[in-house]
Amino acid sequence: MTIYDELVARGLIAQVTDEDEIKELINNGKAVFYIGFDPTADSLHVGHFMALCLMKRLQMAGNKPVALIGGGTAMVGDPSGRTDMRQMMTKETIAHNCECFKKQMSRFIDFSDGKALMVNNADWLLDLNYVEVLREVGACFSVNRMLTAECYKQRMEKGLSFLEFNYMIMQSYDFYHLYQTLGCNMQFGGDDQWSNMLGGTELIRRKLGKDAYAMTINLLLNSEGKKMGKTQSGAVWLDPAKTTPYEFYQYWRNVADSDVLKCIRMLTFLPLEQINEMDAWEGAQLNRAKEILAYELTALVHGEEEAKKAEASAKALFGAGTAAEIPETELTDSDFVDGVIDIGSLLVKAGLVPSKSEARRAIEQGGVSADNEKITDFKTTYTKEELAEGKVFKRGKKNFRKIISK
RNA sequence: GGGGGAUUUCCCGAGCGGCCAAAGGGGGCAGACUGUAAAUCUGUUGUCACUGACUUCGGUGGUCCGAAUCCACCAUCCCCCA
Repeated sequence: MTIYDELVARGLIAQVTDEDEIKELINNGKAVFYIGFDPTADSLHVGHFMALCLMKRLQMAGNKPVALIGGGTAMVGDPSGRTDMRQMMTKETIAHNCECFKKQMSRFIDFSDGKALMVNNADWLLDLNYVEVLREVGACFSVNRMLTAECYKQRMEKGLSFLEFNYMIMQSYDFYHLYQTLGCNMQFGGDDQWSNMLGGTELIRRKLGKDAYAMTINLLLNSEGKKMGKTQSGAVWLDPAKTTPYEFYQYWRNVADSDVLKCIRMLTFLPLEQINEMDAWEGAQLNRAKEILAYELTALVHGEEEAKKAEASAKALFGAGTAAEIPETELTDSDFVDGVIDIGSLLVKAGLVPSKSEARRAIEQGGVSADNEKITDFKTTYTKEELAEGKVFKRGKKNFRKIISK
């Protein structure tokens, strides 16, 4: 099976500019392609992970990936898929984020011996001369055309600043630049990047009279059509300090039935034959599929060892396993008042609830337990000795924390 | 530049000068049911010293016994005209 066919089979490909050409290029390892990542946070998240996987798959097929960090474009902000303007980031934040991205990426992609490259568009965008760009590049864009682009449409109602309007031009310029300097002939990106990417191929055609190609991958949407990788408390990060391996595991362990197979197919590196067998699974059997998904992804992102730990913890807490790794919170003397700590403060301290009021509600509704014994009284207190060995506190079914006093 | 409108709790969106911690919906959380799923039903959803108190309705001042509601100024956004 060719790499292109595999991408199709995994449901990754959304749109392509020229299918035959692209097949020819990537199946034969002749593509030098780039994917852009805007450093909008200090860690990559699940959305980026898809793109990284794609890079990896293509790299394994002999193509050369170029990871572009948008240190320059982040100064502008991509309006695609947003209904409001992005908050402007300071140069310092952007630089910091770029560094974080670099570190994380190098864990997934092999950058040794020039097998892959990493560039930062700040290096060429920041020194551009306004009037020169207008004359050289601006002349190639039609505002009328740009306005009909999907990514601007939803902003036509809420308002679009000139700053953001220029994002497409910046991104197009990137492609043009990479084409000339690195021979980069292809760009990949999320489906929401389609118009920005076409801007680049168009620019290359106009300025150089050459063909370059673009391909978008399907965004990871759940069955309700919402982007996956978001939780109530924000994105699911790849940085273990921001989303622990256990939380990461749980996120995938809890995906909806209707989304499991899609996720396995799009995100994991499991062979397609195996995935196709799972296709027939249904009902409670899907639970097994979720375990596989969660394990595979955690292993990819955090390593086998962390994945095993996360899996063991999950099994211990939800099933009847032995106590395994549970996130712990240590209490010190200052947490005890008159030798005791009340349950409300304890839960807040453990991070199981955001406030004491929440703690009270949770208890009143029967959602809190300590070592599997339901707590019914908000006035319950614990002494230092009682917690010396540690107790596992639970809020709801899925939130655990071991509390131990020093 | 001129004219008009808006700004409410996580989001949308009601809100008469006192009965407003503020309707309703969404979302979240908890409980029941389950498969750590979905659907459904129930409860809950500002904080704390919780039958009470305190802090919230873009910002700052003011009127009033009393303001999310009235006035002034400022800020931001939208619409129409240029």
